[in-house]
Amino acid sequence: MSGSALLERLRERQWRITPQRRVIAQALEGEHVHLTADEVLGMARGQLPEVSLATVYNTLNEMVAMGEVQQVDAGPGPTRYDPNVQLPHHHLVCLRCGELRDVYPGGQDGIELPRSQRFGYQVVSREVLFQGYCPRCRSTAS
Amino acid sequence: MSGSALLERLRERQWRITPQRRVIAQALEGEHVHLTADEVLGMARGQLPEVSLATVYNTLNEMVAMGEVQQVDAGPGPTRYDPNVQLPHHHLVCLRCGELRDVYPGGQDGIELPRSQRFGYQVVSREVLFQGYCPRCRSTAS
DNA sequence: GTATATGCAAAGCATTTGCATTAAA
DNA sequence: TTTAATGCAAATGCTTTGCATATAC
Repeated sequence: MSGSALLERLRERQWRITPQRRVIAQALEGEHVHLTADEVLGMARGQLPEVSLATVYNTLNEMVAMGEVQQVDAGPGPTRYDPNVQLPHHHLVCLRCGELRDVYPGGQDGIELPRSQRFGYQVVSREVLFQGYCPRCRSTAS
Repeated sequence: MSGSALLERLRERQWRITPQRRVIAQALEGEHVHLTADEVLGMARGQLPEVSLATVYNTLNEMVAMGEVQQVDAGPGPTRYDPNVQLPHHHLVCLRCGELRDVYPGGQDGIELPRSQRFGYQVVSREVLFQGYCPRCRSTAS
């Protein structure tokens, strides 16, 4: 793992770095990170109390538009943000508690849509979401 | 294709059939149907003007809970509802206009998560979403 | 007859937006 | 200095909920 991969990448893009953007990017550092906007706000405020939720949303949306962060909608509840865009991966979500994990497909990293099923679309990405029950939820009374 | 597959299935489940539920189920009949709650409301009102949006939502949620309708969240905008739960399939969405299609994976119908990547989860389903640009949007000035 | 569905209107969340202020480059 | 980001608060859009009334079985 690298010290500050996301922030580095943003710098390389000549992105204007403000204190707010820095703490937001730092909140997203790491692996298996899937925070909601509110959670990002909480972490960012730990470093910089005056950050606003609007700025968190604006910033996350820009990072998504740049392709540096991936938006993950896995069922009900707020969108989560995943900074792990370097390594292609899929997601595994618990239908009961919502816990979300990155998973790495075995072998050839996944599905290709046959030309006959593309209907003239130019396919640019794909998302795979596995749904199930995590160990904790499997063992807990329903 | 069958005349009224969804409604039949609901009857078989001993589901209480009201005029509202009937017209809502009828709105969802067919293939390549991916309506939003509002669109379902519009169609249902064509047959029964006094249907309410709350009932549409309640009814769709129940159908989803029964597994007779699949909820599809493909990007921004309202959730869409897909009655095609008999044949396993994936979705292909246009990132510009939102058009959504059913696609059928070739060969072995898709991805299996290797045990080493299941992390103790009991996997019950998976969703695959291909994203791209439809023919119309590809040829239109951005 | 009784349990359940409906409609309405209000509430709930997540997210976006307008605009005056502030700060980065 | 100039262009762009911020914070606030209000607005938006989708979805859910409470409750009195109506209805399927």
